[in-house]
Amino acid sequence: MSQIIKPKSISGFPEWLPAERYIELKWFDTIREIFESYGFCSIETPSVEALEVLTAKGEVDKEIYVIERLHKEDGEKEARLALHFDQTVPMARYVAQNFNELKFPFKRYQMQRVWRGERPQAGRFREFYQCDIDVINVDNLPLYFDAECPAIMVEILQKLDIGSFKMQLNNRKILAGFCQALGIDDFVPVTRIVDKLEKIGADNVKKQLLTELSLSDAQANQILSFASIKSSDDGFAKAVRDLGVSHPTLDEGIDELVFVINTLNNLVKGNFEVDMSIVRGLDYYTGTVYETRFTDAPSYGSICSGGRYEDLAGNYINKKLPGVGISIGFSRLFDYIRAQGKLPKGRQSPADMLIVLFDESQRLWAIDLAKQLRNGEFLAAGRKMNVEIYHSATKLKKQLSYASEKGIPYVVFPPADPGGMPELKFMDDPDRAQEALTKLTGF
RNA sequence: GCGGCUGUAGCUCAGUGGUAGAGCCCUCGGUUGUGGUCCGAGUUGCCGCGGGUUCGAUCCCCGUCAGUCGCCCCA
Repeated sequence: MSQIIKPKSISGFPEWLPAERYIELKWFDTIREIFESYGFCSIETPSVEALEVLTAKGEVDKEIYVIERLHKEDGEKEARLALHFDQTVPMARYVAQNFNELKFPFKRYQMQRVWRGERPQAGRFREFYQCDIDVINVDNLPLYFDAECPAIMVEILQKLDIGSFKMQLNNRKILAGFCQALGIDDFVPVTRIVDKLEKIGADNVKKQLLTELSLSDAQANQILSFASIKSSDDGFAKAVRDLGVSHPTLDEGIDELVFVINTLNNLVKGNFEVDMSIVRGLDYYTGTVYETRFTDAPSYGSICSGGRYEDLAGNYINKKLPGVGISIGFSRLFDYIRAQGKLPKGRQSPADMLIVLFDESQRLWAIDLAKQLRNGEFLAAGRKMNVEIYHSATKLKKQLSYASEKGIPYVVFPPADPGGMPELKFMDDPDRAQEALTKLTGF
């Protein structure tokens, strides 16, 4: 007897049951439709990139999966390939490589899996889907896109009906200028600490600013006052200026963010908040940054983040290509709603109808009917149906429970006598078959 | 990468120093062409893996692997 391998899923590599997958596909459809409704085109890049492409930015704090051939000979030379950990880096490579074929501003979306070798946790996977949009232009990119990208994402999140959430935004130039005005040259370490304000509280943030960065008490206090500023409109600008700190970069950041939040509030209603503590750890962001959390579970992590970068493709081409992009952490989002039991009830089967058989002699009739239903020839509305024929003329009880358990809403019974009309049964409510049929056909 | 907790049937879990149980699920049945309920019957386990203590370990000890939570980081 051969050894059986106990089947189990690998932690951090999510997979769903058919009914859940059914909903997941609906979500992908919704996202794709809205991306395209704003004129974003689709591209797909390979799962792997040359390792040097992924590590071109220098600091490699992302856990990268490297792939290798099992039968590679010792000492055999082979290009080092690795699974991409996001879609921004592959896109940058793609844009640089195809620069002459693309029309700018280049607006693309990408919905693919990415891989990170981190420790899995609730909402943190090692393989997951991201749905990205980015706009890239040559030399200069209009600030309008800093508002359009998040507006699209919020429209999607509203459409997906995920419950209460808030997208927070900021502009890194504001903190950068603020720090410089306070005499702090390197503001990046400050961002890491300030970013944790909501999580660890003001006292701990201050403590870390004092001990880890050796800031003065006055500097720490100023930064704390600054980081606590929030507003749902451009009111933050006055609050920041009232702190009495002045710097050209600071002013530039404020002006940009005022434009972005005002534009945003015209594009999509609600869900936005300017928050000076949102700065993002990633240091390639140079302007507007975004982060999105569930209102009732802020510590779950961001489900949609991104920002503007001055020049992302500089490693691959001798041109300046600024961009702005934002990404839905699809798997993180989907799994949260799934785990909360808030997913719409999916179906185990996409079949709309099951044709049952009382006798094998009815199979040819069933095959013919199924063909018509699939082609939309049978129903007046021309709607194409997904149709399954039960595989054997067994007990009706078995055939019906098959339909019931797979979530197939309609069952068709062969006519009592050849040439007669088939009977239609609506599984959810057998008494309302006719009504259901009306709904089905659109009449 | 660091720290806490947990590993027993497909799932959720109980249990005892003498090689194991419940519920759910699943399969079949309760006769002839209408599912979900109910009733009956039945299947299922290297008690994570390796070593140690012991006459004997699923239970105690050590290690290991896996899972999970927190930190770090991030979608």
